[in-house]
Amino acid sequence: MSSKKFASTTGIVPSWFSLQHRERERERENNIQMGRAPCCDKSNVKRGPWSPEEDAKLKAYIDKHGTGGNWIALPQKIGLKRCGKSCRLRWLNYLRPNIKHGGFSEEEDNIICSLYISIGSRWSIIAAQLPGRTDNDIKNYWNTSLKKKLLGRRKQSNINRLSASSQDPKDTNGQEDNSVLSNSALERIHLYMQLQSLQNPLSFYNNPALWPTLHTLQEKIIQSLQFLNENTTNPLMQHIDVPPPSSQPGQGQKVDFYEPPTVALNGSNVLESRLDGMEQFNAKIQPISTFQAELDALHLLNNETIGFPPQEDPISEFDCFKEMDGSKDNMIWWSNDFNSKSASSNTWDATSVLQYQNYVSSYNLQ
DNA sequence: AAGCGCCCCAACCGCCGGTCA
DNA sequence: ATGACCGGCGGTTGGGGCGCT
Repeated sequence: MSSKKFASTTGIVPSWFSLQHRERERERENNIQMGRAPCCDKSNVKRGPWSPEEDAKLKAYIDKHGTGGNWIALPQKIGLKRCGKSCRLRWLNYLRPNIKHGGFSEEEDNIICSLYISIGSRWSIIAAQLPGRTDNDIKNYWNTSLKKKLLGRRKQSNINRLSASSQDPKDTNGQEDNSVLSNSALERIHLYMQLQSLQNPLSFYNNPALWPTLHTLQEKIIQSLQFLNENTTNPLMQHIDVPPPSSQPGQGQKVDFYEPPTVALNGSNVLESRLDGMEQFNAKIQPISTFQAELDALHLLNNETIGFPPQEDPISEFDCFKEMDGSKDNMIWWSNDFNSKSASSNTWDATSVLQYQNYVSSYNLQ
């Protein structure tokens, strides 16, 4: 069990209890005086790892009385010198019954991967699809293991480089740029591109026969996109001339537009059985336009083409799949599923339509 | 054996949205 | 309508473990 460190640790004063944290705390207290109310009396609560005694106290009380609907008041009731938030976290992530730690299955990997690509780092939503898993666990697992499995170390370094440059809040003119890409979006772009490339040359994206029937609006949008680039017939992977602000026609930079993989969510066998609560799911997630906006921002921010450097063989980049148990078959399951299913269903969901609406409006097509 | 650096993950933080007075 | 309070969330931190040199 991976709780070895903190769960069994007693009496060790962690760093966040000392020096730097005290200074930060003082700063925070100053801020609090300017307005924001504290969630608890920081000077009077214990912080750091939980002792077995504290765990026992908390567990015993909640087993008997429940949380009582008020985490803030709970620690005082049971004589714990802890912040209510800390109690809640300890309970949800560690003490709660039926919590699983570590040992993620391949199926869980697939679900996490699909959902991450589709909705990003909405860990609570992802955790809701994996019984016994906490958002914190999944987040940690993603950040420490799964991401590396999927992206590979080499790719990861590329992403870091790319995100480092794109996250520079000042452009070359020293002007602020608010449309900074999130690491999450970059990771999702890379993940998606890797999976997409595996489909070549007979992929859904390169095979018009597999494209679904479009609504009138969708057709219109596609036509608009094709108008922008007559050399490309695949609406899901456009090469678009993006005119720089106040530029002359024809001076735009050529970029690749990759369709975000939201639709894959609906095509997954595994997910279909698990996403019964999609109403609440959809109600909670932001429209995919966030992701689209980030993609668009990437196009506008970077002169470089999104994707693998031309000198790199895309397939050779997939050493990350060799790290997966079995083969890369393990990871292309969902995209294959999507391809066949979306082709057979002949429909696009509302999100897909929205993506194109956002896309078109973002480029202000006339 | 010792030093170093990377990895893992529990626990923290600030922010945000919902609720209620 | 407004502000306080609270729960929930995603991002970040850093100690300890562990493998490599």
